[in-house]
Amino acid sequence: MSPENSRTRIQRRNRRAILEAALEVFSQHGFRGATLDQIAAEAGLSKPNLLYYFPSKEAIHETLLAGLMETWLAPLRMLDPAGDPVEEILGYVRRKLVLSRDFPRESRLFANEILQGAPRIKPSLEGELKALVDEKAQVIAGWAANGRIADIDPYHLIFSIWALTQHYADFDVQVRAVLGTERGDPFEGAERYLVTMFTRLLTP
Amino acid sequence: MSPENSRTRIQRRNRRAILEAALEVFSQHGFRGATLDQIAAEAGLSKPNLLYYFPSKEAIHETLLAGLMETWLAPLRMLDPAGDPVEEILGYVRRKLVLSRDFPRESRLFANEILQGAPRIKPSLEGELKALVDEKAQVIAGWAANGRIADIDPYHLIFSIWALTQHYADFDVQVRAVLGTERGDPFEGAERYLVTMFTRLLTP
DNA sequence: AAAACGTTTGACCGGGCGGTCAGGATCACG
DNA sequence: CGTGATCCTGACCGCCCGGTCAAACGTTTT
Repeated sequence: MSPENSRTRIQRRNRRAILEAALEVFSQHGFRGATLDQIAAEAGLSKPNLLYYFPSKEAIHETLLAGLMETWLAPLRMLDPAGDPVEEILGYVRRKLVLSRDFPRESRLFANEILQGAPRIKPSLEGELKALVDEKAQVIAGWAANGRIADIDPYHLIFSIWALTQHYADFDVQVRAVLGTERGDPFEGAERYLVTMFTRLLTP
Repeated sequence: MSPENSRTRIQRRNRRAILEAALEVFSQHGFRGATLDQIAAEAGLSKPNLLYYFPSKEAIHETLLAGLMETWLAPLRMLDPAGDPVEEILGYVRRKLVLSRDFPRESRLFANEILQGAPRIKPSLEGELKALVDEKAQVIAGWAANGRIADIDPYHLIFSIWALTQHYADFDVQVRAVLGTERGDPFEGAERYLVTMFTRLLTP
């Protein structure tokens, strides 16, 4: 019996509402800047009721981060060593950009955690994340060595994909302020630009 | 008589210490997550003494942001329409990367403000920043139209320079966690990578 | 219907928050 | 040295923070 099944309807509904509200607040103000009252108000619950579902502020934050890490790694996991090198990397770029467009709050939550020195997920970064990046970096290095893509540092290539895609979620306000209202959806322009950029960079 | 001259030695020393300490604390925890006690302790002053030099927490934060905006825009201002296009853009990339390496706390302070929706500097973004980017984007668009650089969206080109350089300051912890301790200084690798990337992207 | 269980709340707690204030210490300068 | 301006501090304020608890309210089960 999964923990999801062992909960009543009400529990599922309220836990969802709390995590949704907490995501909104934590992603905007960071852990210390967020307050339980704010989260409770956003979720439409009283503060004591909120603490009936989660034992502490920490616990809510940890639950959010834990769920996030997998979503975060998934697009890189899908990079297929057997696929066409340029298309595989472009696919990864597109998947990350879609994540930024559809889950900007999750991206900002993650950014906040890293900005604060990653006190709660440093082990994950040095463990899971590093392992996965090491693995995929070797795949990319192999492609470069075989001349199937241009010669490039695979680690910084991956960093640049993170930086470029997350920028459109984390710095959304700035991007929109600079582009103004007319110049169309930032994400459409971003996709065209990124495909062009990485194609020129990688094509041997 | 400038305000700098109208202050005593002690005032200059203590205001410096406060702003330095506040930069440390605000850049790590954001505005709401930072506390005056923390800043006072970091600066080696008592809290009431801190409030003798600045009227409020807000005022300290505003002073930091105001000083920051100019430093931030300067590297783009220096982009010379009369220079060699590729070299001009590479120079801009290098200047921004140096800023990330030498002033990571300033970069994180800025990132925190944007993440929170830029409540205090939105006017600056829509005014000064937008104006400067519009101006330089036209310069770059001109270069592209004349075939002196490859055809590219100038706005997203500028965004990509911001994203890539700031990433190494803002996400420093993550970059170092992935690279491990041996693989050398991230910033040296970053410079080589970015020069290669933008050269391939821009050379017609 | 009533026992049993799950859910919600108002009142409350100690502590830390941003900020104030009266007065004491220290300094620059005649 | 004196004295006025500048600098600094301990004690304090009202408020909001994360969290607790007993009691009341709903719902489900028997």
